Amino acid sequence: MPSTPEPSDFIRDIVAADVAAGRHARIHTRFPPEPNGYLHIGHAKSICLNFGIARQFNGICNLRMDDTNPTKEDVEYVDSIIADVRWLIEGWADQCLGLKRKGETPTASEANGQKDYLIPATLPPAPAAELEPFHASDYFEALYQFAVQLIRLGKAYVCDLSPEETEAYRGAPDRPGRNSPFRDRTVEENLDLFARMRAGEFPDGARTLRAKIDMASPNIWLRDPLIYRIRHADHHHTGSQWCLYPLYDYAHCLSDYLEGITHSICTLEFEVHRPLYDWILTQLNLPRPLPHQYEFARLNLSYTIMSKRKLLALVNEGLVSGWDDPRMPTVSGLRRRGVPAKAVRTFAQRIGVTKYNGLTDVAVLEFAIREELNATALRRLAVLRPLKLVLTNLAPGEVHQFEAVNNPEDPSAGTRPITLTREVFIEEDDFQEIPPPKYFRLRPGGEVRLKYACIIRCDEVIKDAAGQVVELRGTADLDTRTGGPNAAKKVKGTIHWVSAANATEVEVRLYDRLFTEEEPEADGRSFKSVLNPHSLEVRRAKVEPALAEAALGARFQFERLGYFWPDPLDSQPGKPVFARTITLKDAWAKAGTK
RNA sequence: UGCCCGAUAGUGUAACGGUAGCACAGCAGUCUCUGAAUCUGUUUGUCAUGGUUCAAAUCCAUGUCGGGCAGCCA
Repeated sequence: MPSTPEPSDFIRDIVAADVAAGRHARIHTRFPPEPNGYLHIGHAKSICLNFGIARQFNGICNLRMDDTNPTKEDVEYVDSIIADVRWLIEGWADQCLGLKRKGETPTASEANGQKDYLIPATLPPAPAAELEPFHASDYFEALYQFAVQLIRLGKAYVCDLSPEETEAYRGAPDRPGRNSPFRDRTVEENLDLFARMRAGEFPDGARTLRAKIDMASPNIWLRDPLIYRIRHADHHHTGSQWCLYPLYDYAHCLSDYLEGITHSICTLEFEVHRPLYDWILTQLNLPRPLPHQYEFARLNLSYTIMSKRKLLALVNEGLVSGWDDPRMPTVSGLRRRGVPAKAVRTFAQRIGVTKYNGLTDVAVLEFAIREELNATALRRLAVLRPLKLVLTNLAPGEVHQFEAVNNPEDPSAGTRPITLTREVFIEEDDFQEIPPPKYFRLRPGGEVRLKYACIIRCDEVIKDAAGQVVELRGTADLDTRTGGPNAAKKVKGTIHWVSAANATEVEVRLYDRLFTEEEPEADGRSFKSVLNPHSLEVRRAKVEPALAEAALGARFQFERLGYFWPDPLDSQPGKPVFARTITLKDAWAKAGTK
């Protein structure tokens, strides 16, 4: 059923083997972002992996807010995450998106004769208004009950060590830790203290709940890790209900269990946490099959940074216009720039999934974007840096109409009429008074074809007092028009143009990469020291009249320049602002660089 | 330097003991009313050293290099 061949990777191999062995009734993955920032292209890789697996194996992928830290999270982020995920999977994996009924929390049930908690996923076409993503914070009560159970089992204890003392007792990677003096409290005392922690009797940091494992373990995460801390803070989803919040390691594995997740896929830095993930689930003697964690390498992309904290800094310091600035590697930034979701998915598929921590060339992403847009974008003529050309053999008011192809890659896109008049604008770059070798474009006395129209010759160059070329005079050879007697005449160059008589002037925003270095943070430098000063150039461009009415969402190729679309926020009806999604590949410019 | 993970063309990945392939990038050419796209060709690779085997990118050992782990972050 999948329209594109599904890629294979070591995680898919595991899933496929599990399916073949009949280990699960249904494959269930999850995408669990913390709502403390916007999603970026690295998250997109994870989304494509998790939803891709669900899609491929006929399963479900839950969208879950991993919201166990009230002081860093916000609904603004929850909303942006939902929008970004929907955009990315739309028309591809919507049918796999696992959500839950609003307000629903895990229900106590029975499994294999034991008490159990479970929260099932609800799939479309359930009414969207009644659904919301899963939230780890919806499990706080269940999680609390599991913790009580751990205490009863003698596997967790309340510790009164201060943060500093806790750190000191933990030891170091090459030095074992020491047992907390509170490690051997009785079950009764632990139960009492834990209940009072929940009741708000103690200030932040006064006490924690810790798993009782092994302070001498070579794995730091097994040295009696903290599983609950006191935080007298309101939570964006649970309000003031709690002053006791679980930590990631404890909440995550159990959240996976509660949702019936089969494959819990995360990034490499959690590899050393896996023994803890397994430990917690194992201790609880749970009645249903346990989820398993698998790790893959997060995405590193050249010419960009991926850390949420640093992206936040770009936003807060006004170095970009916001999280959705088209230069940002965020999903919302890519979307606003006009990058099709499908191109992002293609990119994710091509880069693969491994445990090798590499640096992916942004050219792979750029190629996927051009590939998609080349096939779909409508061709239009636009001149970014206008130079006036007067065709002296045409009378003022004389109009010639031509037919322009909308998309040579897609005949069904049809054609449109364009008009040639005495005065046209051509691109400054397309004329050189003293051309370099192999220059195909216009030169004094030279000829060039105006795309879709006819061949013209440059007869005269007009300069201002400063010696700048301000205008060209030339003649049009209408016999060379398409279908004309000399249509077959060859010239080396074909350039784009617009008629001065009916061109519209619009704002265009030319985006380039945000950083000048492949690895902005190489050898300890600050990414702020290598910001590209030319990452945004705003211009007034002359465009063919059809572009003035460009609909939001429409994609265009401005011929010989790049792919553009109307900025979804700043465009007004009849007054579009065009954002350049990406340039066309430019072999000529590249040759000039060498 | 304790534990964990990794290493295949420039980059990212495939090959699951049996011909090292793909994509991007690069280069050369073709085509072109977009110096785009297309099409063709092409440069470049198994971290090192041993071992097992008829046969090793693949299995084993050692080493080298890289990454991760000492938040009451996730």
